[in-house]
Amino acid sequence: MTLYARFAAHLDAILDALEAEGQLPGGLDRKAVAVEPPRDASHGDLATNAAMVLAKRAGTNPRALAGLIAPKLEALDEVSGVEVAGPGFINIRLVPEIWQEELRTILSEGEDYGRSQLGAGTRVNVEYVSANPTGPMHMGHCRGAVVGDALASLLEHAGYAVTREYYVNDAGGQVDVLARSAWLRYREALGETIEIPEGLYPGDYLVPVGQAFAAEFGDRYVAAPEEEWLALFRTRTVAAMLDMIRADLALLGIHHDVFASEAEVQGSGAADRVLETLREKGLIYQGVLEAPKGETSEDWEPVELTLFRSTRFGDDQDRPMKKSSGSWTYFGADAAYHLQKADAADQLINIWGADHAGTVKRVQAAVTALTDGRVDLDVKLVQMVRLFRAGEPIKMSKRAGNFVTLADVVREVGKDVVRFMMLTRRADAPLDFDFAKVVEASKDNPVFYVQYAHARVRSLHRRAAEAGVDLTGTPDLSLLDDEELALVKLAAQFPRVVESAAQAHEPHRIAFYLSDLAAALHAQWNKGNDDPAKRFLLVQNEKLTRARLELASAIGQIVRNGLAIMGVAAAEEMQ
RNA sequence: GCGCCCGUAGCUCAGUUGGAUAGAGCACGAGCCUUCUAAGCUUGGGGUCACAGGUUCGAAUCCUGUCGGGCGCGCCA
Repeated sequence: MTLYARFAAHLDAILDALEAEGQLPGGLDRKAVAVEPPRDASHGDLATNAAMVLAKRAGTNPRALAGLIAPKLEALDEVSGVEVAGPGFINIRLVPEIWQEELRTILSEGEDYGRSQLGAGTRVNVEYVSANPTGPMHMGHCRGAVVGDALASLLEHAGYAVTREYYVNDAGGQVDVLARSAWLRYREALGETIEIPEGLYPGDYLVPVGQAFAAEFGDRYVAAPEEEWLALFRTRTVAAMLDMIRADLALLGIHHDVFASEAEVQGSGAADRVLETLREKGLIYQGVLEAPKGETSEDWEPVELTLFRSTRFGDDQDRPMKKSSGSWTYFGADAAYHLQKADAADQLINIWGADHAGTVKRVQAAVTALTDGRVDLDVKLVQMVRLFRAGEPIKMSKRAGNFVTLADVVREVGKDVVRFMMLTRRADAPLDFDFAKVVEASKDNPVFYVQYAHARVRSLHRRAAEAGVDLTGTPDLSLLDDEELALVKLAAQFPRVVESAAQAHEPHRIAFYLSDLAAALHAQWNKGNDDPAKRFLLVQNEKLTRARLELASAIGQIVRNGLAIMGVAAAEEMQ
């Protein structure tokens, strides 16, 4: 039980007592009552809004009600002071022993500190990356990959049962294009001089695929009509691309539990069943959509399509499930795919590029319709990464094939830097990534600053060992002063940060929190420059050193736990 | 034309799901630091939270409208 939960319980008991005494009417809704650390540390350790929330319904005013609650809080052993402030906040100060105890808890729970049962085993499916299997991963995919993976890990820490999933778009026209591109490389491998026409994939990552085909098939398909080789080449090439993508993802430490195939969804009859289910619910009809507004396209012709009434669920227009050719639209298969996921989960989360924002509502509509509202789908939209090299933007052109691959970036700056940087902005805000800045050893670089904090703790312990500090016996944490306990208070917020980040589906909050914590540690450390008595390592005062080593260990532990959620390894020392 | 996302310090961005005097880093100003514990430290100025209404004890946060930016807008994926 966290400190905050414990005080929420204390407060609940106090409110019960006030009811019993007849000072407060019974049955008040306490849902909005919160016990939280105040923003401003000068307001104390904990604050509650109880008096403000309940006053009106209790027929009194906030400050009067606060005056009833405060003395009962003050009577608690753990509380050193209570004051009513502002419009009716009740600020609580805790005795130092509480924070000494919390420090011990951090150290004893170790890597489990910050884990929570918030999710209570709720099954969450996080679908992320899902890049088309037509080439290597590039930086455009990278951010979604990291955000999705960190979110999955965050949810696990918060007690959810998480499935990491990748949807393979192996059914559309572009995988045919891929197969044709590979076929050209196959002919090339057999000695032909080829030219890659506009519209096919020019990347030389298909060269080895063509060579493998040449080795396996000889010249069997060189002169054969497309029907004879297309399906074969498609399957094989997609498999090769997926191997490549998996290898790229592994460079970032990302491993999915499930790779779901769009072609399989279509071939299994799942899409047909979904269509029938929706039809039974009266959500399918044959109809003609209106021409798009705004830009007039000349080739638009009214065509009757099989439409899903997504407008019933807030979409702007109904959406086609099937093409006029009779094959499934991407959405048609996607609806079936989402039902497949929903069958094994209580919540769905998709990580998508922001350019897919327009398709969110139709898929949410399908999930709501197909699960009768049982399953919630949250779509996190991830904005672009703008690449720079020492301030100069790097231009990428997909058509020319000169995009920056994920593997290149990881090779240059390392997995940990990439992962951390991808989480230094809210997902839906654009992010600048400068190759020079992200490896800079300075305070301006959050990766460095956080890693440095951890390395500093490690270094401190190495120095302490070298100095022969006696580490036996129980450290006396009562030697820590208010400044030092302030560090513990910040560290103690970690479990709350994990829970709120998990609930908001926002892993970047961990990165921001760690930056704050690192800054606080560095600030405390720097005090030792002006005042040697404040240094962590004081050979002439072993007892105090011992207590401070415990403090440093605890901060290091929190940094490590936070980085673990982000999938970043903590540095033992800086190079 | 419509929908979604966004608009917070000169710049880049946070803001604990509606809390108190809106924060951090850069940049700018002023001191300190010639090594004590590894990449400097301390401190100051800087704001109509795009704008206008509304909801309530209380709004950067929720609702409505306006302005501005990004993305998208029949069968692509």
